[in-house]
Amino acid sequence: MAKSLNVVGANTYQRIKRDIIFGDLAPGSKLKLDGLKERYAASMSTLRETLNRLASEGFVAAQDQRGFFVTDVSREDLIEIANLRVLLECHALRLSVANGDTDWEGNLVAAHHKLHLMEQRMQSGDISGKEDWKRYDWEFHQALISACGSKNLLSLHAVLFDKYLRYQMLVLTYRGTEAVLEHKEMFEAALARDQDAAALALQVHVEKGLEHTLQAF
Amino acid sequence: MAKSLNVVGANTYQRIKRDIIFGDLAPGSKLKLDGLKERYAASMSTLRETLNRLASEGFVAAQDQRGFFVTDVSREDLIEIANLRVLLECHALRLSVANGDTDWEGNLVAAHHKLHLMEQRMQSGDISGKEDWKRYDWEFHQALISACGSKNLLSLHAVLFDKYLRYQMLVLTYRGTEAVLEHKEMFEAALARDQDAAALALQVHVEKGLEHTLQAF
DNA sequence: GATTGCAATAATATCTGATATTTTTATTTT
DNA sequence: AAAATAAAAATATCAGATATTATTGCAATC
Repeated sequence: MAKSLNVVGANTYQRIKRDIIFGDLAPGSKLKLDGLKERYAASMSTLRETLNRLASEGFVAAQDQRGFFVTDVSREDLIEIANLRVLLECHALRLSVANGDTDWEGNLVAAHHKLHLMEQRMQSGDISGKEDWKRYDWEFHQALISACGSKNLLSLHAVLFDKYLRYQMLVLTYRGTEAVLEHKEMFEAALARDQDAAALALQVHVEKGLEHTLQAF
Repeated sequence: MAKSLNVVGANTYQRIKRDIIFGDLAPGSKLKLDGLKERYAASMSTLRETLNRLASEGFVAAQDQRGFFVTDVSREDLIEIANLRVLLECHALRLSVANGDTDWEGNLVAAHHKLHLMEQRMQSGDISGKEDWKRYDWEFHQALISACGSKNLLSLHAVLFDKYLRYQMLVLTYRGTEAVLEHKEMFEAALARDQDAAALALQVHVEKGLEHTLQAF
């Protein structure tokens, strides 16, 4: 997981990653050290550390003597990411539903509530808060699986989620009503401790999202 | 995946990772920059890049202003790793068995053959070649799932495999005959294109290995 | 006009060394 | 022995240097 690590390093890490996910750094584009140095006000050493980290996570690709590039996107990659997300997140969800305690429930209720509020705002066409929406969506999905009991699983999932998110941000269209209902379904199934229903709802949710994103790609 | 990237960097990356996996750098031990500088004959910059990468993969832990440590081991972590490996590798195996072509089969036969030769040598108590055995074991498992069609899946699996391997190397006892049979079972089920049987054999293989390793832990 | 060859330029990978800040260790005081 | 403080070590970050490798631009050739 992203540690705070050190002030400058952690900061540039988060900012570059954010810029990749939100498309401010376009897929495939070259990451020139000098350019980044200016843009993020960090030294070359710090930048290279950051880029190595992002390369290891797959947001950046390092080429043998040619520096760093924003990882490219493709339909195949998107499909792989979505499938892996289904595999890991459904698995985690089942475990979480089976093990979650009262705190987990409380946290989940809160997360869903906040997401729901945001969704209502988005439905009225106001796409300005996409960054906030992203955060609430993430927190909701995170809340769902947080009781799975495997740190390793959660950390793998976090990376996948962000990769998937990048594709969503790329096409920049909001799926609206459907997604809202799907979230509600997952939420209710989880609270009812119905593993199968919850996992199924999640699978449908991701797969519908995949279709939608593929279409706009 | 491990790119060749650049000469010095890629080299130190591989050597440090190897030393962690094979226990030459003990779990929890401090990774002092000065020490590493001598040991791996690389500059601080290069080392920090390497350590950041390894931290991102989870072989190293970075603490806020206190440097880097070899990631600690624990029973819980081992169990998590094994479970994730089952989840990912079984999934990949099914896909691979479904999609594998003639080349895949050929490669698999070769990999199994080489592994089997090595296993016979190991069974006579000769543990000296553990590094080679490790490689053949890796190549066999890799060959099994190589036709799964998902680069993302393969690359996640590779990291998990190495983490699991570290625990095996830590306890340093070879499971012998049983594992040989399990490998054979997987191999034959895969060739027979029996997804269920192959996945089951793999699951048993990993879970037996987990028990064995836990016992010796 | 397109292609090859080569020089000029730019960029990368790596190293050394410096500084401010923070940890750790050692020493002294209570 | 515990707390406070001083000294030493280590980290995070930066700037700048060098060798090597890519890229670009232009001339020579076909």
